[in-house]
Amino acid sequence: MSSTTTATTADRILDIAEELVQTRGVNGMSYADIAARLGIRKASLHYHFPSKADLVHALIERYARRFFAQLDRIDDGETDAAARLRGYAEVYGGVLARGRMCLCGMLASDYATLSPDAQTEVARFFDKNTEWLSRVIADGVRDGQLTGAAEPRDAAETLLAGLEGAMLVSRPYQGSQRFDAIAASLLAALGAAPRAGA
Amino acid sequence: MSSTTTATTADRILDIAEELVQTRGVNGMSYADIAARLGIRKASLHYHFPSKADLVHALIERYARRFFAQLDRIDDGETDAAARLRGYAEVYGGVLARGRMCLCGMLASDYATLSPDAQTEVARFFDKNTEWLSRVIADGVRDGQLTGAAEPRDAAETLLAGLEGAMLVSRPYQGSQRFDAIAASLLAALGAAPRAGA
DNA sequence: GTCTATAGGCAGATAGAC
DNA sequence: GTCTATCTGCCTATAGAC
Repeated sequence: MSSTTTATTADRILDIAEELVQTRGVNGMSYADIAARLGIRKASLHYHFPSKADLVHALIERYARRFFAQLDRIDDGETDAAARLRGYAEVYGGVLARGRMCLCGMLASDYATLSPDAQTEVARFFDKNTEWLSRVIADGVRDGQLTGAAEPRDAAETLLAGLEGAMLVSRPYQGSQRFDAIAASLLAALGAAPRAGA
Repeated sequence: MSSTTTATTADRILDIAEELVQTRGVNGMSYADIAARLGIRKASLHYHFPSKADLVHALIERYARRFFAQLDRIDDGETDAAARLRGYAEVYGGVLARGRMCLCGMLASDYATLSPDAQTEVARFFDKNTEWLSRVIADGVRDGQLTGAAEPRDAAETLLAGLEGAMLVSRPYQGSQRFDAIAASLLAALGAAPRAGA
């Protein structure tokens, strides 16, 4: 599936910065943290990302690109609306399972301290999520498979908020039982409930 | 309702720090910010709250005390489970209407950077919320007023996560239409839907 | 591309005068 | 209680050698 090409330094910086932002927030992450973990000097980081704003911008761009690529893959692999919603929830679950918060959820909490550009990019991430979910839910309602009484758009915003909030409130607890239970409830409200054991 | 007693300096520090944490996060708030807004020097703040950990501790303690006092007032004023849940959602809506995130929701995102004590206090805030909601939902189910198919505890965690997430994802947008629509959907899923126009 | 060295500012925190 | 003055450390960022 993926080649064994060695990651570039820029990629490795992004990997570390991403983990730090997802666990500590933008204002809890520093060039010093990254440099220490990567084993190079702070100054060298500025060669790849001159300013912290540049780094955050690259972080959002890469995260969004990969995230929406996953949604494309869900669209390709599944026609069933309920299964696609379950796949969506599993993307979030996978992030939490690695001990992280959604990057853009984290940035939403740091919103007031972001550059105007980054603010726009975070809002756009949520907008595109809502659009994808609205489309899937509308498909399911048309088929008669989903039973949400609400407008697809309201249902989409509710699912997005519920999953972001589930990640947030699950942070103080170990494991993902809490998240899984909430995700199951949210999906059940749309008539997309997973099997009892899953 | 309230006396006109002048607020103490400690209270005014907490007021400003609370707003800063709710809008910028713990790591986006500094003693310098507070001092500038209050019109005193940084050093004077340390007389009231020797360390930042002390300040954060006091912030959580006061916020939780006031928050649960509001829930007590809801219990006193309403016996109707659906109305109590709507009252709960309105508490969150009131916070967002002032342009803020729930203090403990914000601290949940900064969780990894908090002192062990503060971590415990944030977790306890969520636990007590879940207990209150579980109790109200169980009451409503017993009465036959609420129609949640799920366990009261799952429904409680889902509502809590949904409202916290709704505040989070609403931050990039002005106004509270988004939050209100999500809150209405979450309540509707429990059979506690507000009137269409409210 | 990575290094050393350093700038300039802000962080939380303390001592001691008033 | 609030002040001035100061400390130490960390922050982002730059200059210039290698």
